[in-house]
Amino acid sequence: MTATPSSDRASLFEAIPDLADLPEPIRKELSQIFQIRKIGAGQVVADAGDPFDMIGFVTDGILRMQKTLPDGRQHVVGLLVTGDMFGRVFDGPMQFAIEAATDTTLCTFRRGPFEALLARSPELDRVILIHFLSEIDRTRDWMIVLSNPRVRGRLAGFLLMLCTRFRGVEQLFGSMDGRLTIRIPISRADVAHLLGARPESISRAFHALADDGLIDIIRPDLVAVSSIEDLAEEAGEPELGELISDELLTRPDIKALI
Amino acid sequence: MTATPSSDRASLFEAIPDLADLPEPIRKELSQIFQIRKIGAGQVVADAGDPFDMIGFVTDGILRMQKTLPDGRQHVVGLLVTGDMFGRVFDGPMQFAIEAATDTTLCTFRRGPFEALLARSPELDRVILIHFLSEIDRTRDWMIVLSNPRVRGRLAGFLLMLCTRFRGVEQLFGSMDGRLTIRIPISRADVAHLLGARPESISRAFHALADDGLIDIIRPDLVAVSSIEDLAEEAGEPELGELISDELLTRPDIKALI
DNA sequence: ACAAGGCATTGACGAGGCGCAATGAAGCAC
DNA sequence: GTGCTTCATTGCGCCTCGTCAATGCCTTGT
Repeated sequence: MTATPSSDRASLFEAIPDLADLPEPIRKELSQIFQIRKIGAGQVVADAGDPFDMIGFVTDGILRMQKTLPDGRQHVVGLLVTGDMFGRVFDGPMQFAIEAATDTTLCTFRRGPFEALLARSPELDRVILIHFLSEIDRTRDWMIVLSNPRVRGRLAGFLLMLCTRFRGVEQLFGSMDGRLTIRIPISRADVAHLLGARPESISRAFHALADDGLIDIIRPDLVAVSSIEDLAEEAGEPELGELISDELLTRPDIKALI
Repeated sequence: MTATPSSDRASLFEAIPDLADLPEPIRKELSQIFQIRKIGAGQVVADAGDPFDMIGFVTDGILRMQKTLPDGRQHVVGLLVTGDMFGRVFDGPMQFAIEAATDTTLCTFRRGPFEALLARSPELDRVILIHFLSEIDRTRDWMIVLSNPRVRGRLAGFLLMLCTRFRGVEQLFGSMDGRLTIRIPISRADVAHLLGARPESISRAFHALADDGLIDIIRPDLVAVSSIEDLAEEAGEPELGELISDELLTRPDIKALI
């Protein structure tokens, strides 16, 4: 076990505020047993079915969670961004593969020491528990987006999810000419799989939203949102639009992407 | 706090095997603080946004988790059956409403005492943690079903979910003339919302599957599955069919419904 | 019994999305 | 640079599914 540079230690607690709130002794123990891993875009962190003896936190970058179908295609079931956790504590193997969508920095723990620490620290245990609860809610939010009967509506919901869920993640989110910009961290094909559609339909839906003035497609992976409210309307969640709009457009810390 | 009849106590541990595996002192403490609630079909157990000061386990019956959309429609995001847990520990309000789909028996704990017990018992804590992990995986499985581009495929996946997920729940599952029968615990409209389609499309998809000989529609809420493998094929998960088929058809304890 | 309401089903029609194929556009190896 | 690969986009035919409407069944209340 090599010594952990203090800069790396800081990055863990910066990236995961919940952990930063823990008492100092726990933080110290955590920082003694974690390791930093740098992952290049496209690299596989864990395969479905792996015993995968790790617990990981994302400190920078974006990863895909995906299921490999019998015919070899990959099916995205979610994204991991800064602050997210992955891996399994106590029980079985991974159900889904994890692959880096961008260059990524992970903070990993070996399962044994981490579980031992969990057992000693009710505070840490509680943080982890609450984390999983939020994860369940988020996944159900995905379900609601997916259950929109129209591709346009699902895409609008997807963009809104990126706004709310990935708010504050620089790589995904910024502003431009006073409008929000969203970075789409996965390919059209992956969006299509995620939203239950074909890449062609997704492409058409993007341009349909653009033609109607709801978004501007700056690059295939970068869109500017002209009207969050209209987007929310399109997604079938009109109340969400005002919420996001009110909260985000007043934030001073949103920086331009590009 | 009234004394808990021993029959009720037994039902809790019968319904939730994970809890039965706990050490006797914990089981005793649990049984001292829980209450049995009988809920009639259609009754609301909790509304979204409620503080809802309860943790609940389902000992009998089926409940819907649903989100109320601004226009008043209800959107089903999942089902709860015997053995399932609901409610939030430690943090915020309910994100989704819970409503009984059939007459239901719940076993509930007040949040305070339950959390206190959680804090005292790492074993219980671990059971709950693992429970949430499986819940996340199940919700992601729903996502995969929902991301099937065709209504027929989504419906096939839905039926398979009922087979795997609700295996062993008498009310949902049985056999008839040597074939599996599945009870569909929600209306066509609810299935439609859940699967991102219209009730008419769901109805047509049911009868399309029936015309192709994959299922028989005995009643609107009861179907017999002729070929699990074909159903899995239709759902795009051919490997799942053999798994279920092998495991279920050999079980002696599957009883006929109706 | 009768009416009334809810739900499943069926029909007809048209928009929307899939499938295939072709064309651009961008990155990478050499 | 050239060729190659990967990805996004566009066109077009066909099938699916959303939409509106009507029918029938079952349950409930009176």
